[in-house]
Amino acid sequence: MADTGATGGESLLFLTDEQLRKGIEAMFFAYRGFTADPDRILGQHDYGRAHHRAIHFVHRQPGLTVTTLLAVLGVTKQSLNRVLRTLIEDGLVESRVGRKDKRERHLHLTPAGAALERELSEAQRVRMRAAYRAAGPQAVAGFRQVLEAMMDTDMRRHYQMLRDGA
Amino acid sequence: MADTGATGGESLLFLTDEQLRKGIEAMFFAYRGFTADPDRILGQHDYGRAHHRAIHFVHRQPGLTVTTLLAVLGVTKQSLNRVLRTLIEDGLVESRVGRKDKRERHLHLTPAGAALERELSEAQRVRMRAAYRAAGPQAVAGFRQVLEAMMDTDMRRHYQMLRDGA
DNA sequence: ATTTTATGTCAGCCTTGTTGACTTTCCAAG
DNA sequence: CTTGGAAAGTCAACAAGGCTGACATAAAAT
Repeated sequence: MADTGATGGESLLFLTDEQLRKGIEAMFFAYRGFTADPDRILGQHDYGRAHHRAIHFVHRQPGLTVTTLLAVLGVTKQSLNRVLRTLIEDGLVESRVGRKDKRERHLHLTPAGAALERELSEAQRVRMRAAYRAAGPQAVAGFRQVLEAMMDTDMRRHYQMLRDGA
Repeated sequence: MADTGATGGESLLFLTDEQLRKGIEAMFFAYRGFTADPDRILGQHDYGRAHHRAIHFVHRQPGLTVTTLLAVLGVTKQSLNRVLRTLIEDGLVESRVGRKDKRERHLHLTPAGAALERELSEAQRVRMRAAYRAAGPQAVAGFRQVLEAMMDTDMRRHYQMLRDGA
């Protein structure tokens, strides 16, 4: 039981290994809840989590290129391509040749893709909304602060870009 | 920018779809950071994330039974067994027949297992500590509140049991 | 004209999840 | 004491979604 190793009045008890451990376990269990609802819906449509991620970011940034999506998702092009191909074949995503640079493919959701996106994100928002409401605005602000500080620098760049409006 | 501090007037601006979306994306990007450091270490040892999870909870609750671990991890017994078997073969985990109920196997880390656990958890703590420090104690409290509210009921039970001391 | 970039594709491999079937051991209730 | 069910383990087969490496094409940039 350490006492307040205070630096400048700040109690540092929240930095004990014990506190950190609780945060680590909270992340583990919460992430499961976070993905549970979309996963159920995806299962019905014969898709997986990877499809969800692609759909999410195409929705968020309509017209983004494959390279950009690759960077945001942090997977290999072969991995993404497998997912993207099925989404295009199934008519959920449209791939348009770039006007300025014809090598680029700009990705958009079709109406069907947008419909699935809404279904997935609404399910996720329902849980998120309940959690936010239960915890309150102050807690939510802290939640976002800690998560942001936890990101890798590259990922934080992408996050902030989307956060502040693409 | 909205004033989020209200408690009596209760500004509900933090529950907008926009705010929820930011939280969702924060979870996605942060979880990647959360697992990045252990993943690197696991790769060197020829293990995966599943091994990490098993090691973590065996460390947390020494002597827990396979059934309990199964419930905490939320995977099938076949899936867990594959991982557990390699850990036992490699001498990181020990499986002891229950004294009271001889059907049960009680799991413990060997010294080698405990060493890997420390390596993994210390890496994870370093990042967590930095994030906590950057965000401050209030933010950390909020972080934990929101995560807890996000869990499925079953998982919250496990979380709280560990949180309050097994 | 040459090099580089963006994209896509084939092939193969690994981890980690799943279902289903079946066995052994052992506790506990009838 | 018998029997039903629980705890654990195993085999087989399959799928999602990561990965590497090699290679091809079109178009931009130098």
